[in-house]
Amino acid sequence: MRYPAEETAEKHERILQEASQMFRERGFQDVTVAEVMKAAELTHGAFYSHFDSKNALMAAATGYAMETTRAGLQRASGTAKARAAYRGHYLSKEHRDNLATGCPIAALSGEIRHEPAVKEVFTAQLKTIIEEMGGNRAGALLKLSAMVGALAIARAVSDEAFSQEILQKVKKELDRKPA
Amino acid sequence: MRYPAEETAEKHERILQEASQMFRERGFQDVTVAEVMKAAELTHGAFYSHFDSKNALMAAATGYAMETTRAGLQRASGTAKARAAYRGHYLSKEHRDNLATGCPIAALSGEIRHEPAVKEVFTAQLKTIIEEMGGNRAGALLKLSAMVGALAIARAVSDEAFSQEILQKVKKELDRKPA
DNA sequence: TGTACATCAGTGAACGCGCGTTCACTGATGTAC
DNA sequence: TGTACATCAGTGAACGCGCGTTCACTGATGTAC
Repeated sequence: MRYPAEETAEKHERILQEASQMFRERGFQDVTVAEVMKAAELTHGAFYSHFDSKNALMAAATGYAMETTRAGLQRASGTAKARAAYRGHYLSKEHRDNLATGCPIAALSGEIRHEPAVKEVFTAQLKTIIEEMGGNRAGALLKLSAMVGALAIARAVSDEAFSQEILQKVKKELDRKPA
Repeated sequence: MRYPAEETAEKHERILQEASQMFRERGFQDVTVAEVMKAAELTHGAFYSHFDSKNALMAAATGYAMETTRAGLQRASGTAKARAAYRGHYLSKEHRDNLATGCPIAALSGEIRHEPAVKEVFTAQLKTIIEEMGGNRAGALLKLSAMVGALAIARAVSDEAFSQEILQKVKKELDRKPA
């Protein structure tokens, strides 16, 4: 049956949000279309009324997650103090253990490289993020790389003490650096 | 039929090496057991005479790749000049475009985090690598994180100029830093 | 040293399952007149 | 304003394909006597 346009838009948003969280948590490949639709409280058949393919959802959900992250980062980049606090959270145990709402760069870059359509969306958003970080561009790229790398490695390590050491020491080194 | 022990060991090694390259190039999930066995010039049925499961191969192949990388890194860490050259290659276009024989940390950390058995092998080898990098441990972790992060991001970006900018600027920043 | 037998890596067909996608059908909404 | 019809998001069964794994069988190697 036909549904009100507003309801349809809400469902579309719900699919996007659930997908963006599930993909970050478990990766593109582990998450099935049916699971996403179930999380959005719909049946899997309706998926193709919202997206052309799973691949299209991957691109859209990545854009959604990157946009959320970009907005959060911009909000937290007013003062040097706020930027340091952001780094502190980024390299925390909490962020390490909460993939679903965490940084999509650290969670997804390994899979994004295999998906041309997703790369496009990702690249556009990443450029904006780098520009908004402002100041010295080389310094911004170093910090971003170190934060993303440290988080990804800390998550791949099975030894809790070693994992925390990585986060803490990289944070300390970044705090020591000049702007 | 029964085969000479030496031949069997050679085949085992061939499977490991092909798998370690294919996994780095395309990820654990995209590569099938049958493809690996074909690359090793065997049929897929024989796989289970060498490994218990695909998961066991993932762990063994990751260990193999990490060990190769560790050995290469140690060979290139004699002098400050040698270490800078290693960083130069690590953050080069060539390394970015040659996944198969490149750094398994950058290529696989995103998938390793989902695989407990692989995490174990990875963690043990990574600890050794950090120890062998010597010197200031916090500094070593920062450099490693920045290199891994920059490479992963450069690979996920679809804009060639932007990708090269990431590699070059992070390299420059790391070269500027004190030991 | 020669003979009989056990071993086991390898082959290729087959199994079972899951997943992306399709499809016939439904029925409330929105549109045309 | 009321009536007839077209639209289209949603449902759930079904399709088709691929992949990890299993299995009966082969036959040269290695071992026991």
